[in-house]
Amino acid sequence: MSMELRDLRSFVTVVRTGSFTAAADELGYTQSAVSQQVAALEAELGRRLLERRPVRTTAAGAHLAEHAARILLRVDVAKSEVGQLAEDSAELVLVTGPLGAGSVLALGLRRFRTALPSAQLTVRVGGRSGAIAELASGEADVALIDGIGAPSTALTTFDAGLFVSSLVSESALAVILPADHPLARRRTIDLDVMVDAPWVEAPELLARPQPLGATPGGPPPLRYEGHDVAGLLGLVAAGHGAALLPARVGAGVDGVTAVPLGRPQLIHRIELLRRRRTSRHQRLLVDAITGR
Amino acid sequence: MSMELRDLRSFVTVVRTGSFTAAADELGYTQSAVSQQVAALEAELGRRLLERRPVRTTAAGAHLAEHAARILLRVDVAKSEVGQLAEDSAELVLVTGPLGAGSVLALGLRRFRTALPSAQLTVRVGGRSGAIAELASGEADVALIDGIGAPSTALTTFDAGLFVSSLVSESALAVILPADHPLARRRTIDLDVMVDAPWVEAPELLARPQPLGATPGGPPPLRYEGHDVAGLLGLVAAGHGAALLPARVGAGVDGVTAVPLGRPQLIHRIELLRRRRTSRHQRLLVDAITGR
DNA sequence: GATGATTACGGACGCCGTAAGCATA
DNA sequence: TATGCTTACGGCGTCCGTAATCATC
Repeated sequence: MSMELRDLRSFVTVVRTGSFTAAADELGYTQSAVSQQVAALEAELGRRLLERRPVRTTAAGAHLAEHAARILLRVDVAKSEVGQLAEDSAELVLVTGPLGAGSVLALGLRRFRTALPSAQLTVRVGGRSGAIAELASGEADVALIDGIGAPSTALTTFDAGLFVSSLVSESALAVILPADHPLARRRTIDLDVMVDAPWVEAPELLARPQPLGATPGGPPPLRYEGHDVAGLLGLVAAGHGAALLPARVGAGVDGVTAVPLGRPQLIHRIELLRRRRTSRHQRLLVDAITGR
Repeated sequence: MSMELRDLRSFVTVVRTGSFTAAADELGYTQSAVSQQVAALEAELGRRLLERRPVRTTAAGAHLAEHAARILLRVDVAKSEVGQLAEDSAELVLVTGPLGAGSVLALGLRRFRTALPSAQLTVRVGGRSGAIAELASGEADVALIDGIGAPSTALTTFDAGLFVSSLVSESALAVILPADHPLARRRTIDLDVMVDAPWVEAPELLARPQPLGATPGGPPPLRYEGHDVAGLLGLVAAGHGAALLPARVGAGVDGVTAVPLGRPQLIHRIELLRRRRTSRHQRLLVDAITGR
């Protein structure tokens, strides 16, 4: 009758997938089992956590989901940390989002491979949330995560002591427009002039910064769920809306123009995340990528 | 066969109490059950977590205990937060350590009682770790915690988003000596001149700062487990060793002298801790104590 | 009406208690 | 030798799956 991790795991999976059935499939349960687990949570807390059909969190459920996600993340870290204690494997895995895999990484990797040619390194490119989960569970040794933020401000504050992050790079952002867009000739563009303009969202590529909140009233932005920059740039060129990306990835591409962002002063930031307890090989990799 | 909170709770209790039997009593299990729970953890992780007779953590166990304690703390916070959502009780509980209950608190409480005479306020004085647990579980609304640290540096970094802390006061520290001690006439005392001198530890009263590490070789310091300042001062007056306390509590007491601390520059800091989600009454109490 | 969550019910497994075993102070 | 952790074993409770029910798109 007490709250257990099993129930929390099912609950957050339901919240994430938006479906009892999908959560059950993912976790290897039946729909019925997940339903009972969520019901048990609701019974214990004395509050409804989810609205059904469609499945959405209540206020209480949203708070619980937030806590539960952090709890489960730490459980994964604890497991992998205890499991890998005193190991120092030379097989390293680095996970990164699509935008982390650029020149910065290449330089760091060259340094690492020169310093430790015997180590076997795998670079895996995936989504952002998956990268953090892999880092937590020990499937990956380090993760490059990126996002938009104010200069010199860390991207995310994780639970104290869960991960250590180091700055890899901060680079300028640009508003990506069709080449024939009326604003394409500007030297810089402030976000507020774009407030009513259509955007193309690409959450798998780069999380939308807070200032670009959902535009109430206007048409919902187009969602692009691909992991590649080229596809997004194609949509921009075709006139489906503007995009906000690091200036370098939009420069010199046919059909689009990258206009440097004016105000607010936001930058694209790449951070290297690692677990608190690290092996010698892991530290060497981190040092190589961050440049000592 | 999967890791569950029940096992983690038993494990951390064993670690804290140093005994399977004590943990079982505290949790309402039999010794046998706790033994099986810990064994299950060890089996799943594939590592020995505890040495027995005497009970001590292995390296892996120490790491797990650290993670587990944070996990369980967040579980308590999640429960109480979800349970108290949208409630705005006028019955407030403030927990504080012995050193937080002084003049600073009195002033803030007067402000609060003037502003909200109808609210029922309880001030509970207890130990430091207990205060945090009560805050997490919702038994307390706010907690005053104190400790020794560098000026303008927060005392403890909790998991992101678990608690919010506000500075209540920073005050000078003094080395408390018997009145007839050779150093009692000094204007200030640096800690390094005391390195070989005997100390009286009072962990329930004030955690020992890092610079006062265990003096290897020398006699172990006397441990005073009382919660009152007077008892500690009595021991100091009787010549059992020196103590480090806020200057004001040692001033003007018979038999002892409070000599201001020179180097390193450390201060006594009091912070007000509250959960992330707070009710209106809770916020009013926080505002009153911190002085808006 | 189909998809999908809930409820009913039965079986199997897991968890904990009792009791015996064993190691260490 | 006594205290305290571990292991053996059995019963009870819990948890999940099957299947029927209910609700919503």
